[in-house]
Amino acid sequence: MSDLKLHNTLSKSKEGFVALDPAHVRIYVCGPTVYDRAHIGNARPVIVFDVLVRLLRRLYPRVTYVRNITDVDDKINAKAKASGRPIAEITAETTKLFHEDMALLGALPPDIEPRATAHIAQMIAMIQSLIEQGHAYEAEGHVLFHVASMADYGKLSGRSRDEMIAGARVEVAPYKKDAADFVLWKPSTDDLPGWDSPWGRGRPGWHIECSAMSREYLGESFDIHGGGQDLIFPHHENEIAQSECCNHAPFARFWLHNGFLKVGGEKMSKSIGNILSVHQLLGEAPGEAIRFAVLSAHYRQPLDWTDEGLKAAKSALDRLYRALETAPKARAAANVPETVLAALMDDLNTPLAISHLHEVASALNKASDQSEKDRLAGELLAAGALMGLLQNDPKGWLQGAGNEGVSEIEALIEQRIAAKKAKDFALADRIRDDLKAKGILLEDGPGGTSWRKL
RNA sequence: GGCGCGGUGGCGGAGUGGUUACGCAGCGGUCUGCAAAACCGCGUACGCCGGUUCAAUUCCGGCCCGUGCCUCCA
Repeated sequence: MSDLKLHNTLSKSKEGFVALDPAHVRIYVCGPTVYDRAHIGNARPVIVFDVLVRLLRRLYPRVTYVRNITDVDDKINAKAKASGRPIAEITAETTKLFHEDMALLGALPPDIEPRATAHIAQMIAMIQSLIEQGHAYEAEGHVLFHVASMADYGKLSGRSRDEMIAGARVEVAPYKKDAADFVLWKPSTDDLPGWDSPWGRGRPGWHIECSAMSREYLGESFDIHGGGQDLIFPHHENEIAQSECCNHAPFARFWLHNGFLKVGGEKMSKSIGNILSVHQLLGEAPGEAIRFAVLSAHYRQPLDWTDEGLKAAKSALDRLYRALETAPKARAAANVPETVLAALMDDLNTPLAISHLHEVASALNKASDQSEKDRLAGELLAAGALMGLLQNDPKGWLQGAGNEGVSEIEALIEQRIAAKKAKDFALADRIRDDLKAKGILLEDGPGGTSWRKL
């Protein structure tokens, strides 16, 4: 029944999605390395794949969504050294903050969130198997994957081994048999985190954790693997190499990659100093507005993050919530509007889906019959739920979360109504202007005067 | 150098071989004491040059511009 189409990086084209097991769809998404607070670029895949998982759950009876936490990494080690804080403290705190930030963006937690450090044994087992099968070798305490041992290496990124070597910018470590070989395991000094292994005390390379943990929770073959575009090479390419050479089974069937996020036309980077943390943005706009802004562009397109874009997202949500406010008793319909569903089924076309949200809102605004309004609001709520939007109380959204000053505002509205009755429009307008200066906008409707925050 | 992505009206941003995207901003109108909101109407965009075609923003080729990746960055 599913007409879901997804762009598969493996084929570089949109394909009809066919579940390996229609009774149980399995998806893995690369999660954060927990050494610093999440920035808006980290949030993009979380939001995008959250929508995908919500959609899959509507289409299939069972979905298992795995997103890992990388808690062993040289950036974490560097952070610990620089700050003097224990690694475990840094990773635990960063993980907690990540959860908080993502929850505020309306992203549901994954079903399973494995931590790399809790799966070292599985990684070691996989590395051993690769050595036994002739795909990996030990050299000076390192274990390296031998790229030449895999006939179809490079199928995801579309690079030949020779091209990679020709383009490499880093010096090749002397213990590598081949410049393209990559690390599965590396030795740790006493001051670095390490685990006992057949090759001495050490820690895993970057790619092996995803191979080991996806196999543990989703099996050797699963449906979808997602992440940021920059992970295509080397990370995902190497995951494929490790998993397929170890398991002799196709790894992920579909590879989905979200585009990059830019800030003011430039790449976000520490050197430019334009990293925008989610936490910081949450101080400027509600999480739902940030989510809406992210979904305003197609996930594979580059997204240029600007203040104007964030404001536009907030305005668009205001409009949708205003429409919902006219049908306060409406409840989410059982079915999502066909237009919205079709847009999402077409490779997660969220901008198109949002345009259909606006169309439903327009119809809602135009409807004169309350039961028709309720019906349309129900559709809007159902569509919003599928995208993780519009689940707030409309009145609460429009008037702001806090309740401070509400009684004062209401008293002034009463005064103004009395002034209007007495035809004292000068006073009525002054009250309205004073409130507007404080960011409170009054609107006279057929049902009386209402207010909202600007 | 290799591989890839993008250039759509004032802005954001979909999409299509010939017919309205959508939202914001703007203009005119309805409503209103006046506003706001809502509704109605308006603006005739697809980087450049060729080619294919009855017809191209949409397909093909070239060019220009921007941008991403090329061993640990979502």
